[in-house]
Amino acid sequence: MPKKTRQYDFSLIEKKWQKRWKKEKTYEPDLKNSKNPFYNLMMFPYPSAEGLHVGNMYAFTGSDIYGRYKRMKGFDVFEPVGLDGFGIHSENYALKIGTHPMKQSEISERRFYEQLEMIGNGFSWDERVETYKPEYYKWTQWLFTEMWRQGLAYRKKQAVNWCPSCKTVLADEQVIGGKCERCGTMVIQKELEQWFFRITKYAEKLLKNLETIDWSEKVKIAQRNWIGKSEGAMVTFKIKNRNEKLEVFTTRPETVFGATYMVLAPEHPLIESLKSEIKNYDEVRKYLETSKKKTDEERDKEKTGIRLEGVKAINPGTGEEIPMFAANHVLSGYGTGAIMAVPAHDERDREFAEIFKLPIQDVIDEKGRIKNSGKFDGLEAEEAKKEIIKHIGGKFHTQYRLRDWLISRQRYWGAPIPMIYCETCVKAGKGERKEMPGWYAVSENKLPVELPFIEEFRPQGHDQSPLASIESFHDVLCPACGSEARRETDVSDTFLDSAWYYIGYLMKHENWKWGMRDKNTKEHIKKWLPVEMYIGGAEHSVLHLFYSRFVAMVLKDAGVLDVEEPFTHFRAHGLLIKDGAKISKSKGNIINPDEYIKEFGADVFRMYLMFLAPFEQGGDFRDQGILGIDRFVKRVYAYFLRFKESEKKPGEDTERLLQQTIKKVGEDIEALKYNTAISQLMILLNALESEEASDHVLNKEDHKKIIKLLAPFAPHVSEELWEMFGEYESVHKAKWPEYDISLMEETTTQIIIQVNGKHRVTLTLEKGTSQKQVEEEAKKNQSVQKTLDGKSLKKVIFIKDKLINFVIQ
RNA sequence: GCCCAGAUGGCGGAAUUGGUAUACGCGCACGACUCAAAAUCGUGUGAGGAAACUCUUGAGGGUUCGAGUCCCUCUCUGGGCACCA
Repeated sequence: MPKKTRQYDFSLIEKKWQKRWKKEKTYEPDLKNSKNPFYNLMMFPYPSAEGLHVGNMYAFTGSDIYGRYKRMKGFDVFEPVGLDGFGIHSENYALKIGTHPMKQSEISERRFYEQLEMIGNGFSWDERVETYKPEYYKWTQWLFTEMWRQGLAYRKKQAVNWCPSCKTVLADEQVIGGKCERCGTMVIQKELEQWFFRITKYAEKLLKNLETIDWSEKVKIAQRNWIGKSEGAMVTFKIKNRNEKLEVFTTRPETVFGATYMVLAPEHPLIESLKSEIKNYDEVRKYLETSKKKTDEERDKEKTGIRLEGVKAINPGTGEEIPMFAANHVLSGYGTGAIMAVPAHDERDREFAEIFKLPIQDVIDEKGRIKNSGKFDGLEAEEAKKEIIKHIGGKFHTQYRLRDWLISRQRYWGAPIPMIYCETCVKAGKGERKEMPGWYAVSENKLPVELPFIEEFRPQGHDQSPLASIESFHDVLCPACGSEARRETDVSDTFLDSAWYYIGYLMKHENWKWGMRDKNTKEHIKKWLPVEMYIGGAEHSVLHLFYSRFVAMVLKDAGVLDVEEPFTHFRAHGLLIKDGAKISKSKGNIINPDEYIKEFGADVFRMYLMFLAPFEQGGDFRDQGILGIDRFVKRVYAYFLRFKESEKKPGEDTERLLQQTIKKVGEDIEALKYNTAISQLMILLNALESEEASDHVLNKEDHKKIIKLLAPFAPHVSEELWEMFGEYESVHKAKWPEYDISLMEETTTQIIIQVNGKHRVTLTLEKGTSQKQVEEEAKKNQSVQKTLDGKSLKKVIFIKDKLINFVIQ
């Protein structure tokens, strides 16, 4: 790390102001009576690693600058923070260092809040929440029971993702490229009964509402792709000599005459029911068994499959008998788990057909018209779609790629799923929901179901949470019949904790006195939601940001929220890079924010992070670069220290530059272009320093404006300067300066003189100079004269106050 | 394979509607201060050329009076999805 270049005592100044802000509750808005609320949210960190990551600080600083700016623009900014401390990530960390998660959470909490204080953000401290506190997870559990009540939580046995290292199931969204989102281990498939949330019910709304919210486009695209809507048709194929049918989903029903074979996923139930018909069943079974064991990656390589000898399907278009196959490239979880294969018009079907030497029937000509399809020949594809579906008795169908959210985890460190299962009720056919006899949700007045302290908290690996071996936890009485019953022992996915934390902050304000449905909570919700600006990482595109939208929609339907979309604006910040790689421990390029803050101060460090590149792009962290900001802050401080009121008048240029700076800094903050806002402040300082030697100087009021412009970026030093300028109320509550257009206007303008589009000279002329005069002036110039000399002038392009271009032969 | 973002000096990056390419900062060089160094301050800094001037925004083509910016083709880098029928 480079060494700082200055002796001004930032540590004293920073501590002084952090203490005073906290004491005076500078950043606590009046949640109840606010007239102009602005909810400025940042993604709360999970305290798993050794401390606050520089990536956290990067994100938080960017969000804080925006919040501070909005506060100065007159909004009551609510900028809360908390800890997302429940879940596998924190538990894995506790396991690694050999501390109990309950103990570790206390240690991490202290450490994180200390660090969060040091970075100098305008946090609303009073409302901080921790997801692992019973008063918080009471409402995580309540949310689960609400899902249950709305018929959105259900249990189902199916092949699910299982991480062998974390020893738990995972949701589809938490499998990144076939690997566990937390530990990077290859995920395998296991057939298990698990709890799911019916997020697919909201698929269309989740998709459609994307058009109504202002989010970083790449996040919207990721969500759109994840939902994966396709329009097509369901088509039924009869099985020859059997009563059975096979339904398939296709996006191209018009090609049904070209379907020359069928393929079933290995898990498809029809294979089992056709068992007696399939002549090579032993062989088939062997194929199914090996393919089920294979991981997705192994399945990837080459197309394999096996013919179901002796069974045939009937093509509903041609009436022809076509062969059937089982193959693992057909996924059981999408559509009906079976396809009609049209090798002439689908690349994958062709590849498979070539391996198995199957016929290829072309049904669309070069002009996109139907052929070889009987009476439909000659129709355009779109029209044929309708006609053919009608003819074969299919029906239009919209299919989504999205699958339900697998919510249970076989781990310890999470919110216990608040459900009870009663065998006695099952026998009697009783239960809260008909389709799930024996299951009861824990009622609100019995929440939270507290997570007990247990010594043996390690994941067990036999498909059950460690809580399954704690009798005192799982032995309960049935809430309906009073017989001995069993509590659910799985915990819920961490992403459920974080899906509603922005409401948690509002509830914490009243110290959890009021429930989610209480009218006092509702008032806060009504006043403060939706979140006006949410800044965070794009890696949460189809995780937290997706789940949160779903949960908000459910809460809207439950009458808790008035809005469907919790975050009207979301901006994804970029990634910090160092030495050409993403910052990570394995790359050995870790940046410890504490060390930099200790050496340079929070103001300098946060300003450097914002200066190195556009915030939404992310940037390249270079140690040496911080010296530039270090010098700048030092020069600012020294300059203001030197300032004395005097009779001197400001220079016109400097006055204009100040107005331009006010305009640019404000606009750049709005656009999150903090790097160019900072450059502009540097340009201004450079000008001010050169003016010191002249007879001109800006007055005190103008200097105060400059302190305000600096305040969002360097909150401590600007507060100190503000006080030095005789102010008592915090600069962060001062009114953002306005710029005066009349002071920005110049009487002269720079006119670019081009010949054939090539820049020759620049002339400074009066604004509004006519084309004729500009031409004359330009022709006086030697360089221009020389190039024009002896050539015939073809054309002159003139743009007033800007440019003249002589086009010559 | 598909989708998204990007490629500009030695480096991080600027550049409104298509109109002075390289703002701001780092680094470097020289100078001042100093016994000296660091820090600080000043000057310079895209390439070639003595200069006039020429060339220069990943490569190639196009549109235009004029292209870093618009269009087409390609290369590379980063990120996401990945047999989704």
